[in-house]
Amino acid sequence: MDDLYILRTRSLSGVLEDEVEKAILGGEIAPGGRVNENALAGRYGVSRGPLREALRTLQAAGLVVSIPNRGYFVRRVDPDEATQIYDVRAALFGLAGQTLARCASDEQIAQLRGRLDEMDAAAKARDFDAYYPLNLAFHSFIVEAAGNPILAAHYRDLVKRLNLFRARSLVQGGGLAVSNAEHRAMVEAVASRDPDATREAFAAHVNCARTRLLSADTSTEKGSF
Amino acid sequence: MDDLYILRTRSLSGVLEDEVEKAILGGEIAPGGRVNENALAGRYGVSRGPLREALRTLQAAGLVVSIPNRGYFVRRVDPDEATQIYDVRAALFGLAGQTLARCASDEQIAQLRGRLDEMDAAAKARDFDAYYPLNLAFHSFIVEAAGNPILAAHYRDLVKRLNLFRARSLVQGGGLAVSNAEHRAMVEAVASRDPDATREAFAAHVNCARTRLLSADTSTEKGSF
DNA sequence: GGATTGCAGATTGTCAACAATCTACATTCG
DNA sequence: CGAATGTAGATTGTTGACAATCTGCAATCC
Repeated sequence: MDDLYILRTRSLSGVLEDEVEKAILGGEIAPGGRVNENALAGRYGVSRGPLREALRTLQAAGLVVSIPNRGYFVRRVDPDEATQIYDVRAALFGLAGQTLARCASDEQIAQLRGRLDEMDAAAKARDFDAYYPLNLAFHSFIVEAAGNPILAAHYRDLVKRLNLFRARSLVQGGGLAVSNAEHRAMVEAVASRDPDATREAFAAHVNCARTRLLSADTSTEKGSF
Repeated sequence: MDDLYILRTRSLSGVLEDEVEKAILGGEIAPGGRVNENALAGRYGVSRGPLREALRTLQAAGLVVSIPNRGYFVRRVDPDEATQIYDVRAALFGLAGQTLARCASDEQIAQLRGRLDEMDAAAKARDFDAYYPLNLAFHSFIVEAAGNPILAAHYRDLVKRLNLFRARSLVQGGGLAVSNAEHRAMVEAVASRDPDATREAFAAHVNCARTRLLSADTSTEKGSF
């Protein structure tokens, strides 16, 4: 990307938002962990001002919390909050499905089916490292295709926030084929052009993912693994 | 409130978030209007640093936008964006309704009915100034009673953002009694304990409000008043 | 030996200064 | 006369300094 374009359209604080978010979601600053402004500013080679601005944005997104005079901390998300996030996420994903059932082009539906096939291949090969980014891309495609940027932004924030529940634990251990069967039901619902049925199928997928995730959480609490 | 408590729990930037938001939602800085940092910081008697932090938060909430080297501007919301906001808002309000149908206590339902009665009285008296805050309080009570803070926060942000579409035009001119009849249908749906019917009734209320608002917008464009 | 107090260093919150950028106006050029 | 250039003032983005607060450790007290 072109230096001039970047200088004209980006600020330090904007870039720092992205960088600090990556550090958090990548687990480099763990949930509960302190964000040391001096150290972080030093590491990025900037002053604390733009970093603090970036942290304000991340606070609004629920990734960090500011405690006066003590600094910013990466938030923890407990199972109750995860449940709340999933409820909202299911409603929004359902809305995305409903919208697609009404408005999706035939080409968009064909693209969705193409993505299903890719995920099937990865699932058959039990190639989890291939499946995960395809899964993310599939979800991302859907919320963008719904054509409501506000829906997409809210959804994205929720997904990011869920990362704080257990980094990378959003990776469901519970069977790639099961997950992709749900994806396929979703896409067929879109193709059926039935908004209500599609909303239900989309919400159900999120709710099944929630059940898988939360039961994994419960299991580890009991030390049964 | 107690000075000590405030000093221990609030920061300048936090207070400034509230103040600047009030100035924006109150129409003091109009949609499209420039946020002059120097002037505003001078007015509040603070330095630009905490003000810039506050503006970052307001940007995340969609109330302002930062254009590099030109400053922050209060956002405008056009009818397309208003429609998108309403779609998301209807989905979230529907979720609140669904949750209430499942979980509301008898006392909460009685409180909802009490609020309906108050709004009826204001509607009968054609006392719009009394109805409006009661209406806001009714909605606020509902999303809080649903017991999902994430839902409540997202919903609140959407409502604030709608204020940029037409300040105070969220005030539907289209008949207080009609609006409260919808409210009553919502509350009866909650009392019926049918989650699906309640979700529909809640979403329908938001969608009717949207129709009233957007048709008022269309009418003024045609200069038909 | 546990509780309390004091202190030093680390860190945060805010401020003011400076450089960079933008905008509006005046001047010059073709 | 319109387009291009130059300039001054306003404003923004960032930096570094300073005061306030917190934290951890050592010393003192009961």
